[in-house]
Amino acid sequence: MNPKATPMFETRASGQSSLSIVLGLIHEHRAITRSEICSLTGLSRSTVAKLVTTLVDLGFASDTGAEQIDRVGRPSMGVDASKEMLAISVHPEVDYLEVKAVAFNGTIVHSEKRLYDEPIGAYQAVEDMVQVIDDLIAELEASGTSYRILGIGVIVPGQINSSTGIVRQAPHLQWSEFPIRDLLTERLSMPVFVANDASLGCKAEMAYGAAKGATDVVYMHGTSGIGGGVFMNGTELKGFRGYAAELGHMRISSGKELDYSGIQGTLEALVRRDDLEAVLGLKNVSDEDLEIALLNNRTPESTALARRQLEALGIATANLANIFNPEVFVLAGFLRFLYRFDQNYFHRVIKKHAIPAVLEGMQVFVNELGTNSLAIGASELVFQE
Amino acid sequence: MNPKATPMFETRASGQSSLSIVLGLIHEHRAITRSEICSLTGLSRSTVAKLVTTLVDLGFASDTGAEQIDRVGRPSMGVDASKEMLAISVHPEVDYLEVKAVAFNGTIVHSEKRLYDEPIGAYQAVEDMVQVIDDLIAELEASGTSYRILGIGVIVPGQINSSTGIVRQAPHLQWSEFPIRDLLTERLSMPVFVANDASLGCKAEMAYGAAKGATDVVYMHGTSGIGGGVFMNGTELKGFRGYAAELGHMRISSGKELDYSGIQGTLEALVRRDDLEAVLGLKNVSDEDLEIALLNNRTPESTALARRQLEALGIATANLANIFNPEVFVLAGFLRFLYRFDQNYFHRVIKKHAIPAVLEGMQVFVNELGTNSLAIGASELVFQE
DNA sequence: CCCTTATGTTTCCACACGAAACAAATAGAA
DNA sequence: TTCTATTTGTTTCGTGTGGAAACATAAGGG
Repeated sequence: MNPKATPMFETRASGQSSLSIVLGLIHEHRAITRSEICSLTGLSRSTVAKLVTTLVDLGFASDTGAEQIDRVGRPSMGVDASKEMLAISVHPEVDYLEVKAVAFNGTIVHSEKRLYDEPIGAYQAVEDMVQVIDDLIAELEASGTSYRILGIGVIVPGQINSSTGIVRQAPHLQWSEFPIRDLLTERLSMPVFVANDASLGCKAEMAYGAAKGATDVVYMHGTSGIGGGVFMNGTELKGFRGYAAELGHMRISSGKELDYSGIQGTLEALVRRDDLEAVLGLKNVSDEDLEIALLNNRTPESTALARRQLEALGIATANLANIFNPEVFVLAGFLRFLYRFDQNYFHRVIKKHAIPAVLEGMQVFVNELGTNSLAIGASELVFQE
Repeated sequence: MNPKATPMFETRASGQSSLSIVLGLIHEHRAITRSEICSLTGLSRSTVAKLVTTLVDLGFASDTGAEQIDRVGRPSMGVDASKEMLAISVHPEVDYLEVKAVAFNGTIVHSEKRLYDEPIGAYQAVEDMVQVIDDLIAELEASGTSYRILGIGVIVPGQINSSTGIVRQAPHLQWSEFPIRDLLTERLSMPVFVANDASLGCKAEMAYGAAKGATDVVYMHGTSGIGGGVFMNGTELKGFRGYAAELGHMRISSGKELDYSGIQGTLEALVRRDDLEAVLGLKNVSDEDLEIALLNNRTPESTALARRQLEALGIATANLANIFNPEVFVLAGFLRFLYRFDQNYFHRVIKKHAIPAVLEGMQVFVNELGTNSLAIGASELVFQE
């Protein structure tokens, strides 16, 4: 008999088996041929054949006929990612709750948004989530297609411990110490995964957006505050308790401006969406409208403000470049058009404050994915079982 | 036939095989029993037996007799890490060159230091390294013990691309764009590994020092400048080109003080060893002497300066805590006694500037390992083949 | 002197993957 | 049209890693 104790690490530490690597390729490409899998993974044709058939048997993929008819040689057989394996993304925000069903091949099968007039509490939000998801499941079952739901991915706009699934603090929702994962798991009897919104946005941009193919990415998302996501060497920076990448709270100035957490001179205190709206005489407008107003109605006041904010953002970016030496820097939310307001100035600030070595080959992009970015990130969370 | 192409990732992505996991355990514990290996890895007794015998055959370990005779049951057989497998660490500095031979069981077998009156160039340094190492090899061969040298680990006080082995910039040595790894590999026909000094110090503290057992560690080393090393989830933060963790260049103030790279308001510009020496009326003293002077001869001026520096260090630490959410923070070099000068004040500053969540469970330590810390880190580099 | 307990040892066995030989499906040349 | 080169799918077999189970061995305790 074998004691088995509690192993420090898995024997097959493999990170991932060949099976899941192939599954990941199918998921990433949506449609791929067997021979492409061979060359991408280095696995032999015999192995790939076995793996693909087991994946088809499991329902994650479907065999398609022969593909491309332009090259010499026997045409390779195609494999499609399943349209029936689903992940459900759940996104609670201050004034709405959005639920989407994302298929394994990336298509959004269903999307639903419930609006709120006034903020609802955490427990009421869970009630609503369960109700919307139950309705969704019923609807999917009635649709005739034999969908299978693999799990739920919850997008939380706040600090979250991803291993315990407890929301530590979500300032805008006014949730704190809320064990959302356990509550949802209990009510839905389904695997539930929870993550920070910026982290999921970063994940999605890396899989299908601006940072596609990059392994070392720093992502900053500006909504009311500034959230961050960091992936290094392809894996997410989570930190000890899962609260890493709070980039908005970096202190870069000796000034006395306070941010939402009452801390002085931080990035979040210096780069504020509210201030941009105010200088343009706007209030509570959408990102699209604010972008148009900022870029087209340039006044001396708005230019001065945008410059000040760009300088702060540039200093923060330079700091992060020195710290992470990323390959790609992604700016999302209102940072997207703040950057576009004067890219050259932003790059000049970075060049002034960063070490030359870390800027070599570093690229700055704005986010490419639109409204479905977070839902796709949340589905990735589920599909990475 | 199999195309083989260029695989994106290794088939056996396994990170590491069971064999190297067991090897790592033997290395880490210096002496361990077979049954301990079983419970730590979760491997079966039969497998452990096979792996250990192959490691003994390869010369990495030696079987010792039965151990401990106090518990019921058949006593487990011990395994010792080899005393004959060596890594050679090479440490070029402004005024010296230090070469040590570190055995697989962690003992320093040989140590040699060559002093310089004036800085020597990069090429001359390589000449000296080759000469010292050749002498060392001859001496080891003459010693009778059948040593085997596995490789060279070079400790570079500067920015280094660890994948290409090129020193990008070493300000104090005044090296730049210097392909030290290739030059040494050619001259010594042995595997050569190169890494930043702070990164190696961090590695050593994690293996045997203050951060033992921790997986998420931020390390800051103060010499003339401030270098950094970061490990997240047990793996080093290297970044895209390998220049990550330049923590000393983080800008935290709007002030105009310049650091060694001519950047304003950075940590390195605000926390300076030179200034501490100056306020105490000293110049070019050792760390030990400076520590004694600082802690024992407190004047109003030295207290004010130390406080100012501690505040800057605290802000930087808080920023890094927000960014990384580390488990352990290690302060080395002169930061060690700057911290000891007024720990409470330092912790107050951190508490003021960091998010409460990231401070939960975070510990601040000073380095534990002394003079051999870097050599041990460099040997780890070699032994992780 | 047996019994219990913890370990080492040996003999299979399962599984993942690769190599090689063969079959099949294409484009282009004869 | 037929043949050839090329590429891929398929099948068979071998190898290496690791585990389960049965057995052997060395302690302590009654």
